[in-house]
Amino acid sequence: MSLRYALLALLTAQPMTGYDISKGFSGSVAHVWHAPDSQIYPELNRMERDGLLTSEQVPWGKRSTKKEYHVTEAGLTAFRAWMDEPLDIRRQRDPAYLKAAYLDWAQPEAAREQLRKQREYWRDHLALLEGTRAMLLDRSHPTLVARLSHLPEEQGELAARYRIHAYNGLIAHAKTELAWIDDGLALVDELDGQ
Amino acid sequence: MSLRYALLALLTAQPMTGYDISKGFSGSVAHVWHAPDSQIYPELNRMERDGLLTSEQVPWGKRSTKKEYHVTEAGLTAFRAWMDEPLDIRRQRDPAYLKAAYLDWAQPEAAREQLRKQREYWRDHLALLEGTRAMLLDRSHPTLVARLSHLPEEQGELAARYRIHAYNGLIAHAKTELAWIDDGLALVDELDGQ
DNA sequence: ACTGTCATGTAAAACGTTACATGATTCT
DNA sequence: AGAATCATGTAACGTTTTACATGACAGT
Repeated sequence: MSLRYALLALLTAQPMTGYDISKGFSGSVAHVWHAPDSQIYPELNRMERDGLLTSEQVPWGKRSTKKEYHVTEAGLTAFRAWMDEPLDIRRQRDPAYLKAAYLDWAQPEAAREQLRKQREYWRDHLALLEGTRAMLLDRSHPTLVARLSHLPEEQGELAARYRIHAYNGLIAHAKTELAWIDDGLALVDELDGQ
Repeated sequence: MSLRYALLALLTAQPMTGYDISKGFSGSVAHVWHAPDSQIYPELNRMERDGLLTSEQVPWGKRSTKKEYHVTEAGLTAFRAWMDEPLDIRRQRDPAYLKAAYLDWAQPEAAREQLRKQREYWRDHLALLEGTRAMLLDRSHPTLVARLSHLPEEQGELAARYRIHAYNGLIAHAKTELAWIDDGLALVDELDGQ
């Protein structure tokens, strides 16, 4: 059910089409809540059916149109209610830790290969996160800019500070993962050398 | 599909019943891969059907029996194959980060309350993880003991070292979360004071 | 004319959560 | 006798992934 609120969060910055969302997603909410197109479009339809969004047909090219979604009052209310609701904490379920715990069952070379892949993924991801945080810090991040344009100074400042805080957490997490993966690689080398 | 491998991992230590697993789970694999009973029993049945496990009826009390699952050769092969397979990295999808990013939409007191709850959860969780790591370090952890009893010295050492490594990662992760949550609480106080 | 990107989905399968259901055994 | 724990699931529902499907528009 969080996808719904991720979409609501994004649409409070500005009206968007499903396509805008599924692209713009990459640069912002996707870091926090990834979803493929095939989940986004149907969910937008359900949200409209439930009265959280309205859609407006906007001309696209000469003959065609696209559907731009706007958050309704009911949508805002639902979002605020969700934000005030206690968070349901989900248990850890990460195959990386599961595998790491049983690395004695893998071929050392396969183990190294996997750890290197993970390291690469987290490095790239970290770079993305740091890039996004930089844009938030200098207030050049597109979604934030859209939001600031229709918010009073002080409200905008709040929004920016909390977005940055979230990225601080994501970045700290990525760095912790990277350090742990490096430890894993060193451990494989140590234990394989015997 | 990882639940299957989590169960396989656990059953390589010793034969167990579904109940043993769903309890013993708490003290070991569950930290890495949580699952409720209602998912464990059917999966064990499917794994038996697929030839990864065999089950033995063991007497329980005077009239009753229970089903003890043993890993087959095919099960070991499947587990090793999975361990050598490249890991499919899953994208972040944590409602805590999503909420943190939009904390300007929550009532400050609701925000504080949620952060306190999260802090409590992670503190408890961290204590559990550190307790488990301590048992791994002094080789008193029950599942590890069972495993060491049928493994040559050197193999057992490998197993212990990798289990500990996994817990190091989980503990580092929990500490990072806690530090970030504290930052969040400080931030709410700062921004609410205006 | 062709390629890339904009635009919007459906369908099926896999995975996971929550609630319900039941009975035997062991301990006090 | 009653409570706690051992033991094993089913059913319904919701979420997520993966694969497939289609067509219009814009730039070269």
